[in-house]
Amino acid sequence: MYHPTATLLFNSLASGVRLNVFRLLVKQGPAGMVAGEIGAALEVPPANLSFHLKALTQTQLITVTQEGRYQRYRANIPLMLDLVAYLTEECCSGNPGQCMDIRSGVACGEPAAALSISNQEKP
Amino acid sequence: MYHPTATLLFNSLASGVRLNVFRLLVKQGPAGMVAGEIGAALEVPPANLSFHLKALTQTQLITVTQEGRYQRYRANIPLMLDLVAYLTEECCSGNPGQCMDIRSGVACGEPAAALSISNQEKP
DNA sequence: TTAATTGTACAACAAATATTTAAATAATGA
DNA sequence: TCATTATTTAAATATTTGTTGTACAATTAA
Repeated sequence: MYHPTATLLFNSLASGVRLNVFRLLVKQGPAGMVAGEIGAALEVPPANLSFHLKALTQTQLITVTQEGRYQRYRANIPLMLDLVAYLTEECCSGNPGQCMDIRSGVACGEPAAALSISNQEKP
Repeated sequence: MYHPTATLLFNSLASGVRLNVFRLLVKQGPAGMVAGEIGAALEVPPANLSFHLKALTQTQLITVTQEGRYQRYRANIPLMLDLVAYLTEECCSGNPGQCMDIRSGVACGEPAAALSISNQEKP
């Protein structure tokens, strides 16, 4: 990922409102939510929400599709994961083993439990 | 992770200078770097670098220890991973299977292979 | 002690960002 | 067509942020 892109993406997530919106959409998955539902869930006034939705859309962290008079928003999960990869790549100069001992549990798109399963045992 | 904390952390990473500093320190791992080395590597004037190092230190994304007249900085990897977990948790309402098909490869501090093992077949 | 090095604190200016209110646009259904 | 609902746009204001220059504190070594 290009550095200025990553900066813009982190900037998108640096606002309390936008972070709440994005996490809500991540939780919804492919179903997404229309603007009104998001506003109701997070108690953000329409105009303010629109401002932040526009910002998130411009960075492509969320996508929007029209449904009649509604605008449906969805999280761009692959982009989120690219950003995470950019942040964490080359950990300890490509020797992540140096870092492993200080990591307890990590959720990277799934509950931490599911990951620890893959690290400990398989059902 | 507490929401305001996550906002502060993303804010820390939303500056180009700070993102470069943090990624550089992630790359260095436990060895860390002293302020002068960071400034030389990234070509940031001392006063400006100090400003951003302080911001990163206050959010605990990096730690600082004194070594004689030098200040050695290190990335706080566990906190970084907590933040990643906060961003990505509850993906698709805890049914990450819905998202898996759009995820190609993920570097989350460890090889993507370990993650895909837990995702490919789920009971 | 004196001088050199390293890094931080503070002040000042420039620039960007968030929020609210009010008005505008667009789709729906009686 | 007209009223209603959903959402965006625009304008105004308040708040925050980034950068630079200068001065200062602490450490090291001659």
